[in-house]
Amino acid sequence: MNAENGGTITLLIADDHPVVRDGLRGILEPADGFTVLGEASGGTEAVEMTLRMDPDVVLMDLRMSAGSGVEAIAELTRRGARARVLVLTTFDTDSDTLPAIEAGATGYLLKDALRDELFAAIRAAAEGRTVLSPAVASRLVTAVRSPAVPPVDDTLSAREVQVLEQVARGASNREIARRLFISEATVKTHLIHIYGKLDARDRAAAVAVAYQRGILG
Amino acid sequence: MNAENGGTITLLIADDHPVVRDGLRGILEPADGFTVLGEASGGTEAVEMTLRMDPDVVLMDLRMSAGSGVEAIAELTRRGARARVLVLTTFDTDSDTLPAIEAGATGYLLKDALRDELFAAIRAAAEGRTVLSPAVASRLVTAVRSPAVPPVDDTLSAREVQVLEQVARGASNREIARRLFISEATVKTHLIHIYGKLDARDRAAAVAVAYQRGILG
DNA sequence: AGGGGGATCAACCGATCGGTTGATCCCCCT
DNA sequence: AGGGGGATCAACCGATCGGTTGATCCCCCT
Repeated sequence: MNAENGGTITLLIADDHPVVRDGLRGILEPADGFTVLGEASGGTEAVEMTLRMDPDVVLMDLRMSAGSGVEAIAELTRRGARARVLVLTTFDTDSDTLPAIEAGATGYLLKDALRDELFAAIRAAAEGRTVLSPAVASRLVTAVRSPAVPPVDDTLSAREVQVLEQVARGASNREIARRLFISEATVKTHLIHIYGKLDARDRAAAVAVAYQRGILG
Repeated sequence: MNAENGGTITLLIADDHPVVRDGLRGILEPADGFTVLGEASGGTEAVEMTLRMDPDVVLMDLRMSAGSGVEAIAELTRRGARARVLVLTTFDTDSDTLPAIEAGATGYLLKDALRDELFAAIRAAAEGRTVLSPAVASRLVTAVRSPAVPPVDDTLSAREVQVLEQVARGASNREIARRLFISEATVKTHLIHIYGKLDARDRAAAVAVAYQRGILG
């Protein structure tokens, strides 16, 4: 963290809005312990400047016209840049929150953060500590608790419905295979998918759920 | 069949209606080969006279006031009487048809039978051959084809419904046993009864039928 | 007093099921 | 060009199921 350079933390500001860049520089330059090495107006430029100037921390906006923030972060990670990236955005509901963190961002802060919060976050990021705004933190926890959260598709495919119809008639897997001109292995595969989609433990429960949902009957 | 007694068939007429008795006697006496030994007006009397007079054939009405025809037939069978019993009734839908045959009647004829049909039936009965009116014959066949025909009770017992509810939830036999505080053997017994009543081959089919009949859901 | 039905239980056994692993092929979207 | 989803298949295996036989107990009706 370049602590040997007078104990100051070197920074790069990456944001495509001049007003924001100026605002950040205006806040950081007068403060003790921060040195702004430069400003980038796009992702691509941010990568180039970071590699060249080697700042301790990059303050990165995610929505930029010339190269997205997430791609820039990923590129820096890939290149093994020493700089920590602290994401600074307007929205905490941004769909890029998780991708940014996955790409390698050390922290994620909202632009409406208080001055002292910003200072603390930059120092934390410089030390490699993760800093997240409360809203982002809770979203992260939720995302981790229900991994991937692919909004599980409940809908049975046409083939699965055909299999289930046979099951409701009391057909064995072998009979279903014969009637649908497929192998028993395939029938079993369909059934396991059906159990998963209907949250059923066996064919009897699957038939019950199917009737309750109007899939059968 | 007393063939040695001049080749004639000896008869006893048992009917509580004098008019019927006279009518039968009037038909049979003039005919060749028949000898009416006597007339009885009730079941009890018919048994007593048959045992005493030993006719070849007894023409028996089923509905008599003094001792029913079916009981008289059963009594004669029990006593090992040589006489064949030819039932002669008004109704071919009589609920006593089958009981009469089961009791030992050799033939069953309607009173509106033609004269020649009656003669043929008596001769057949005298030889021990079964003679049935067409309607009675078809009823017999039906009865034999669907033995006992106990109008199968489709209704699931309360316990069976409880078991089926568990099945619909995906419970295994073991789980059902635990939840209902019975053994797995009992669960299986209930299930087999359920399959029979619902005409289902397995638990899945049973659940389907139950939903269609409104037993579940 | 006997018969039928419901509920209960045991023991046995072949058949089927549910789950797992690993794979191929095709289609569609990005 | 790669990824995801649907459909297809094989092989393996422990668990469960369905069926059979035989039995007991209780209640209700005749």
